[in-house]
Amino acid sequence: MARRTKEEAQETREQIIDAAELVFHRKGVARSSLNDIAQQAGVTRGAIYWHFKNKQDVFAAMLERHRLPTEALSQRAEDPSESDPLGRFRDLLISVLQRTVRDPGHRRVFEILFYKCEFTDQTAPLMQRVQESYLDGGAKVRRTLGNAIERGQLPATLNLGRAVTQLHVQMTGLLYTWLLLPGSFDLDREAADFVDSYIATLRYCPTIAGEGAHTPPGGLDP
Amino acid sequence: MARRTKEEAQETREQIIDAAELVFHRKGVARSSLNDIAQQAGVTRGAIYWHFKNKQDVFAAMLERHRLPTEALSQRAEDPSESDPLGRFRDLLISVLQRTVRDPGHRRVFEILFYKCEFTDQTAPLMQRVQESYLDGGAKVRRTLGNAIERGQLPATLNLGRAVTQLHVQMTGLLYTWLLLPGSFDLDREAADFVDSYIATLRYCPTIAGEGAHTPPGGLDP
DNA sequence: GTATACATACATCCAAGAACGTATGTATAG
DNA sequence: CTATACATACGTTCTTGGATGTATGTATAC
Repeated sequence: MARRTKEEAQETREQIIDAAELVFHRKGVARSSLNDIAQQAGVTRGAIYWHFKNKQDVFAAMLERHRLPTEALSQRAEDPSESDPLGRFRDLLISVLQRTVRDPGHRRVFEILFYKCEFTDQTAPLMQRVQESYLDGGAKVRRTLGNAIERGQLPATLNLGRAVTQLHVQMTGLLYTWLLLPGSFDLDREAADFVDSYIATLRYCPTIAGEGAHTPPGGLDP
Repeated sequence: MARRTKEEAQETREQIIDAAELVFHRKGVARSSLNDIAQQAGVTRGAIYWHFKNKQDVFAAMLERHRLPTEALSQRAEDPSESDPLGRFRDLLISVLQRTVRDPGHRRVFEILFYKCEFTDQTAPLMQRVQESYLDGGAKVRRTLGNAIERGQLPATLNLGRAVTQLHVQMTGLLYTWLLLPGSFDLDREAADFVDSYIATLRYCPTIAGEGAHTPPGGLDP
């Protein structure tokens, strides 16, 4: 085998990333050798070194390929002209959760990120990428919740910072917990309930919604 | 150097675990060699192989040393004769969060578990250990919440299974998120607020507290 | 009390394999 | 013809597990 067309070369690159995803998921990133990935992809290490600098570069490419479709989703919710921003937001959150359950590739990448890779000084740029992803997401969420307040869907006294933090907590916690023990609850079926529970917290929990706003009759403190 | 007393040997063992904790945290578990750990501990690899079977055994010992004090804490809350089980429970949760912020060793172990180790088929027993830890914790929480219902501190209609899941989600999410971006919020100061927010959810959120119980005047659905 | 016998607690040394990065070969697309 | 898209071959570096050496603690016999 030798030189192929540009399209075929691009295909090879994708195959390598596919293979890396499978091998990383099976053996963990550290214990996966480039030879393992090459074998899984049906090429030799030479091909990998042609397309990528090293294993970390393959890993980064895998994350990048996964990040783009996810970020595209979040664009819809933060449109200021959307008349039901909270509804769009709710749909988005539910779809992320259900997609993780239903799409094996999506799920694999999350499992790799949570359980099958190590972030160290060596992989600092990757850690930064994940952190930026969190911060970017936080900014988007902040805008979306701001729109929801404008439309009267959330109390004006909402503690935005805490609402964003609590969203990260809830989504990260849900995915981490379910991926650890997929049998402990039915995430696909209960996704909407968990999201609605979060939204209810934004409206009625005094430490997030703001003191005095919409407090239920019984009071909230012990 | 040669044979030392039993006490000194035990000290050496602890030093090795201390060293492993530091090295694992600095380089990640996979990239840490037994030589790295030995150097950090001021011994040779021979000493490590005397006390432990291999690197994974060191890792397991590190987790074990960390698990015991944490489990001891949770015993207090689930005593049926406790008159304020929910209060004890609240104290426990807050202390776990604040301990993670304040105790560097505690924090290091969590950071290693979340970000600096890989769970694979190879390390299946460790993964199982973590899973069992979750399940055991869930059972304890279930008993504690049951006591709180007995005492009228939580609604009798409480969906216990979801309450336990939501607790795992909340605590795991909080620790994971804060350890990823310690600057994004002040966990030490806000720990009580987050815990109270969770408890409020148990009381007033219809998808967890049970339909119809304590629903605030505005209703909860969009 | 002390000599003996053995277990303990390491240090040192060695052989083997794995994985990496690079250098080089090669056939084909452009 | 030349750059491309790989395959192949090679040398080097780490790490591991175990084998071996050794000096001391400790229990027992006398």
